[in-house]
Amino acid sequence: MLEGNGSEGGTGTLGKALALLDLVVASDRPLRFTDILALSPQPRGTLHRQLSHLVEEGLLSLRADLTYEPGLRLLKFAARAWSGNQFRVIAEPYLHRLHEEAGETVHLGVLRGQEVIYLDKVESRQTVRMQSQIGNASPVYCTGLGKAALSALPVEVLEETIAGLSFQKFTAHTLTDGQSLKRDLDEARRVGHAFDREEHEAEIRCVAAPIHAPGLSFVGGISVTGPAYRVTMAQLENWAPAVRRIAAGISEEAALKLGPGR
Amino acid sequence: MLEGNGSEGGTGTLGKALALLDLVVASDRPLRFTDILALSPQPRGTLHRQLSHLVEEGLLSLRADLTYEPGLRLLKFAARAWSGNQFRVIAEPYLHRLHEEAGETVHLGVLRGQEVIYLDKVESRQTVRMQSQIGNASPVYCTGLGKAALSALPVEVLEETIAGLSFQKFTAHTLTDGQSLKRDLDEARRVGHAFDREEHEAEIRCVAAPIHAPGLSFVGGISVTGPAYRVTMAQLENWAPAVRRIAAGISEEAALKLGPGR
DNA sequence: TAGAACAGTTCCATTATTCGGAACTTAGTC
DNA sequence: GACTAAGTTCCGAATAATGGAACTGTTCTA
Repeated sequence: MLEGNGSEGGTGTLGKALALLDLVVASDRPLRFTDILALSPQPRGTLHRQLSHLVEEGLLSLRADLTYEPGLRLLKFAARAWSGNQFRVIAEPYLHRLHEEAGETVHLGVLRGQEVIYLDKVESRQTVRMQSQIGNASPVYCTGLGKAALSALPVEVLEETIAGLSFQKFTAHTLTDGQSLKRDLDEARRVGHAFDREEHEAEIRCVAAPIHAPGLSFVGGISVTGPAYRVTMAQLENWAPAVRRIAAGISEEAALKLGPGR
Repeated sequence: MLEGNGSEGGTGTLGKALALLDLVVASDRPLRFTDILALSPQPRGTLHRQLSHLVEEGLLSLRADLTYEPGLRLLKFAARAWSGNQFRVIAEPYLHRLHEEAGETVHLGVLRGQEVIYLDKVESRQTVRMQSQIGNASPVYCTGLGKAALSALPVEVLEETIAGLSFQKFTAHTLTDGQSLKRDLDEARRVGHAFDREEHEAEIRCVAAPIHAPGLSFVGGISVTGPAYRVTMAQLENWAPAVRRIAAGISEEAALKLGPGR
């Protein structure tokens, strides 16, 4: 489950195709051929053929107004990737247990390069649509989950990861340099959990603990998140032991079932 | 959004890679190199390199026990494909309205080749996990949504689609030949909605209406689904007008916003 | 513990695909 | 109706994929 940072240009035919797919799918507005041409390093002929291939394969879809949109085959792939994910399956009951204890939204995520990918979520009311987060990627340096996961990383990998970060200030509290982040991670490593003090979104706080174990090829985490008016820092401190305990439980079971021996 | 049937072997390098990805991701048990070798037409050297590429790109992930599992990058792609899907966004408020009227689970789906892909779902209680269905593919011939969508297809395309079907008997009520299906579709076309009379799953019934309009490059549908003990056929008949009305509303707005002119 | 069988990986000359500049077609403008 | 821009097609050259065979490591078995 450990993977590269994903930002490399794209080696081989497959890599180029996926880099292009990324470009189109990540855009927030519909792109036409010329728009994509401007964003891509490829010459026209090449780009056109690559797009045709993506459309042929159902990864993109060419609309009547000549804009490209993500294809349905992506959803099909993801549905199976999600429901078949062993780690998620193992963690699921733990997430519910934690949600019962805390009463606020619980997240499960794993570290992938410079990002945290959300794998699952348990919440009480559906104020926000449930799936909205699943599969989403968030920056590591300003989310509780991200920092918890980072705190579990071996030093060399951590240094490399931090060196590759480009910080963006989301709120007044966002950490925007490697030094502050490292200090925060030292603290997280010491106490066993990490906080998000309204660093990613204003009025949103969270406490998270890392999931990792020898023999586990990846690093992840769980978190409890809530709005600042309901969730004080003191409240987060209260939840922290439970979060750590549940994370440890998941780590143990995952290492047992996903580890090298069997 | 209209796409090929997806079952073709895979032309070009990308096609071959995706056919392989399909094979691995679709499997319900973890596959090792040799297992995949047995399932794939490729020779060893080729297969090995292709798998390496998929792993490098994050579409697959090689676990410590040498089995391959779906990669996290698939989830990332899908999250954006889902949240950015214009058709889904347009339909969302309509789904909620229908859910309020009927009180049972509402689905939104589109036809892709021989399958229905579920795009969204609104339900009251989270007895079944929400995302479980999103992105899932179901056969067209035994789901209300599938039959509703088929009923909106032009005759030539319909004939072709039916000709390509391979029927599987899921329950005692599953239609298992083109003739019965066509009769059912004639009826659906006449009344404007289609039923699933426990044809896909025992004790599950549903009523669905097609979403389509001139200028819309795809065909879809919405449905109301419920357990047989709570949802009689008479009840489905009661809901049918509402389902048709909501479907018509989505068709109209989608044609307006997604159609060729702007 | 040797040795056989198997699983996984690497190598490299051959072959097939992709590349990309340029020509071509279509749609929209003045 | 000429002009401009967007989108598409073509084809020799460049590149990447192919797949048989050799290699390495691991697991049975006698």
